[in-house]
Amino acid sequence: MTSRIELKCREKGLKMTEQRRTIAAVLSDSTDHPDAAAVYRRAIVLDPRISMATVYRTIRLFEDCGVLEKHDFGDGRSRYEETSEEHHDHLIDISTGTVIEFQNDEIERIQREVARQLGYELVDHRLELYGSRLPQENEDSG
Amino acid sequence: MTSRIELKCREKGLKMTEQRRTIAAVLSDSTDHPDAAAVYRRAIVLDPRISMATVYRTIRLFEDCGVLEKHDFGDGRSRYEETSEEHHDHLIDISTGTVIEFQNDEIERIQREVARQLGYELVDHRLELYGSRLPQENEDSG
DNA sequence: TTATTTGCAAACTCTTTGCAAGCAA
DNA sequence: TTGCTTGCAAAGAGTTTGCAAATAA
Repeated sequence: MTSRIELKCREKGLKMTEQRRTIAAVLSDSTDHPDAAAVYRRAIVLDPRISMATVYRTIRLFEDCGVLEKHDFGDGRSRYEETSEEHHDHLIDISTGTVIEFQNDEIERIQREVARQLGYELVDHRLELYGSRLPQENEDSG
Repeated sequence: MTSRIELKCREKGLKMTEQRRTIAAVLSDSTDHPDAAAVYRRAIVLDPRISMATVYRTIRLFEDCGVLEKHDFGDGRSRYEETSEEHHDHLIDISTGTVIEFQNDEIERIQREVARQLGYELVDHRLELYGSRLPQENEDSG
């Protein structure tokens, strides 16, 4: 019953309360990119004692110690996902809001290059593609 | 005394009040990416009658008719810039907040390609690079 | 004239915080 | 035990909105 995120937190020496364990579990089990309200909704199912304030405080804590990443897909609230080994960017389906993750080394490379040409070292970036589903074709499914 | 944005608005048949003309002028003259509060501050210098509510309503109006673009650089408030012919992306200096605009056709191309491979038509995208200034070198200045 | 637009203040959404009570180590 | 964490409710930031007065066309 120890979630992936809980393990990472323990490794970092964080004090683990029941609330934190629950929120860690919710986030470890999420395959989407929930906002704070969604995390709260999922958490109170497991433990009704949890408050919204604790969700926000815990999310911030997890973010600060690097086990959680914050994203902003432009709808006014922040969304979160467990930090993964592999960097990836996001494609958002504009009609359903579905978020698809992808990787592209070439884009990463050109970004660094562009930054350097402008006299900067690339520290971070944010790439989001917004798209609408194409009619079915012979594409790699997945 | 007719700003670029005012002209575009007239072409689109918008009713032009003094407040709208003033806000249009402020935005046409801005070379940075002001948030609503900054637009308000600059506007009341030209016409103290303008209210924050009108700034927000006008910004929204301009956005809806396509003469203004909204950006979110992750600091909690929206920033705006006049819509330009040429698409560009942004590099944000993480120590000063300075925003540098750039274009890169290769990135644009790969983005469309990535989207298509995932079964989507690219409708929009958002690319922001966050960087820190490199020590001076022999770079193209500008 | 008349449908739109404005200023004001109140409301709203998302997020943060002060404080006393509760709990992990 | 004791300092960190929690729940609650109130406060904050940024943005939107209802309403009566003002105004562009």
